[in-house]
Amino acid sequence: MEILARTGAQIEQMSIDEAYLDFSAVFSDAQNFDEGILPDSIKLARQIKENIFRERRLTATIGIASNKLLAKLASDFQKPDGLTLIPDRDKVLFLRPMSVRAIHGVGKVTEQILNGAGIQTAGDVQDFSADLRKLVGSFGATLKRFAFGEDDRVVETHSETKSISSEETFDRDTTDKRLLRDCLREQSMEIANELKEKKLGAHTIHVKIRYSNFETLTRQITVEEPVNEAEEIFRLGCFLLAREKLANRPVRLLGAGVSGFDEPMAKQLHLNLPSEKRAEQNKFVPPPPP
DNA sequence: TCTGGGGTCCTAGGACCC
DNA sequence: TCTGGGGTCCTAGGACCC
Repeated sequence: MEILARTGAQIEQMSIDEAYLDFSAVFSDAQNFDEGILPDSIKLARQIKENIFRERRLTATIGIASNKLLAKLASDFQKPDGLTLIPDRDKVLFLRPMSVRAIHGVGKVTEQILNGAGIQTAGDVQDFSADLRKLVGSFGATLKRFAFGEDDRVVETHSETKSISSEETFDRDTTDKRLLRDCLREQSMEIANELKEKKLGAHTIHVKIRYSNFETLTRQITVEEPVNEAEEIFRLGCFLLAREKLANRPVRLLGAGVSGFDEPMAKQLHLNLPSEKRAEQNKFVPPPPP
């Protein structure tokens, strides 16, 4: 990521080892993608791969195209140590033979649905004249555009956190209340630390339970006042588990999480309230620790 | 494949309000 | 007293991505 940052591109980091780079500002004088940007991007991509290898002894795979969807497909095309580009004029043909599963947003379930309607490839989606929404709901319009290589998703350089969570799968299913409590306490601390790091408070707390048959349940509660203390998250988590006796069967996985973060402005207002008033505002009275 | 962990987004029902 | 329509919020589950 450090090496990528030196390119001056707009960067959206997708995971620990993957990112989208937007060079349109770097190549702002270029007229169109195929003639203007593509040739220079190839030089740049080679340079990046060289730098990564020289400085970290790691190979990298790069896909170059005019949008995220195509760049990702290009990068999947040849791994490891690949460099693939998709000229804009070739995108429709490039996509035609690809399995629908390769299209961003099509997973196992959607693939089955599409296959059931006789749609196997992106080309089949291109040619499908009936209403895709009957098959995949609101994803229909996007799926159609993706199949033609059209994608207007922008490279987001900073996206705000929407949720924070922690979960753990046990070595063996457990009914040990002590173990579960300790686990939840630890997760609450991790979450609280991250909340404080990011200067956030959360209105919604959830717990997640998975049983030995993989059945997975979530329970959540929304509170008036944002929380960021481990003790509070732990207490609400215990409350949710106890309320519906979720831990009365052997548990394989336990998780906790928070969401519904406060707007920075609203948070300041809350913090500035006198403490008695704050207590009054809190409709939900947390139960005592178990 | 007998299934880890951290996320985002969508859907659908119900409560509640006007 | 019953009922229409629209909107928001909360909850739960699930598909999908990396």
